[in-house]
Amino acid sequence: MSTTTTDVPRYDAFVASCPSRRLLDTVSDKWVSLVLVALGLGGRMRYSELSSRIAGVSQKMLTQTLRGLERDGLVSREVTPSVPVRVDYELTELGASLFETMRHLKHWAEAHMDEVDANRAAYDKARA
Amino acid sequence: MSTTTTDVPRYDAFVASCPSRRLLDTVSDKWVSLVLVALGLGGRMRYSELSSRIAGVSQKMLTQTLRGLERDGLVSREVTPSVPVRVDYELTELGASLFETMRHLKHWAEAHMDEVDANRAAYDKARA
DNA sequence: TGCTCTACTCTCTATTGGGAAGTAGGCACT
DNA sequence: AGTGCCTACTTCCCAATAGAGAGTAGAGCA
Repeated sequence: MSTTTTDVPRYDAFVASCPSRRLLDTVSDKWVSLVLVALGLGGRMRYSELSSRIAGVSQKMLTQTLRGLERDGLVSREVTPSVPVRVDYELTELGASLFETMRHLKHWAEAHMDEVDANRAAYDKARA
Repeated sequence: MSTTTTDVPRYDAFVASCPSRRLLDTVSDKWVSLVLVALGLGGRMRYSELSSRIAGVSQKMLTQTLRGLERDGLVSREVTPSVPVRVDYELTELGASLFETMRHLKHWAEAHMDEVDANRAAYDKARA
């Protein structure tokens, strides 16, 4: 008996209707990667700490991103009913499993910025 | 003399005004990752091959994505003036340097789809 | 009474995504 | 000569989304 491809219902993001396509979409987001990297590097963090670490993020986008990540089980949210309220966020194990990839992505952008800039300049100059 | 932090002008995507923030944004895109993975796995490819490999992508988005990647120097574009025209795309060295990360990202989405689905169901059920 | 704090939540506008239809340019068939 | 067909785009339009900024809640403190 041969192990055919029908054994396991596999996900494939190349297929339009595959749920993993949508997951790839939600995960391919600037704010998602920044939040995951921030939490991965800094550990447990308050909302306000994240807000200042990820400069320029609006409160709306930060909240929205955190909600999504919490729903997907990538981060955990813990409320301490002090006054004023204190809310801490932390990567779950699932979130941690994506951390390295996201760190690579962020690092790649920082490491190849100059090269990309040069390429853009050359491209634009060529068809100016 | 100590090596102070002023030695090299570093990029940091956590800083809002840093160019690498915008690069991270353009690279954090569903279509970008799918194109990079497709080209990384399949090597040199025609427009139409990419189009069918990445099911569901509109011609507009595919062209737009490829243009951006070409401008940034991640893919090369070669036109063969046959009839009808033939256009081939291929990863550059720079593009190849991002391939592994993107493959991880796509693979992560496919591998953890079930877990994420379960988390979502639990989350939604908890506050239904 | 009203000011402060954190962590949201709402409102409004600019940008984007995607479908569908149109374009270019040349061979091939009638 | 004209019509059709091929690939690889390009343009138009509309609905959906992103994002900034202002507003809210609730409790302690002056």
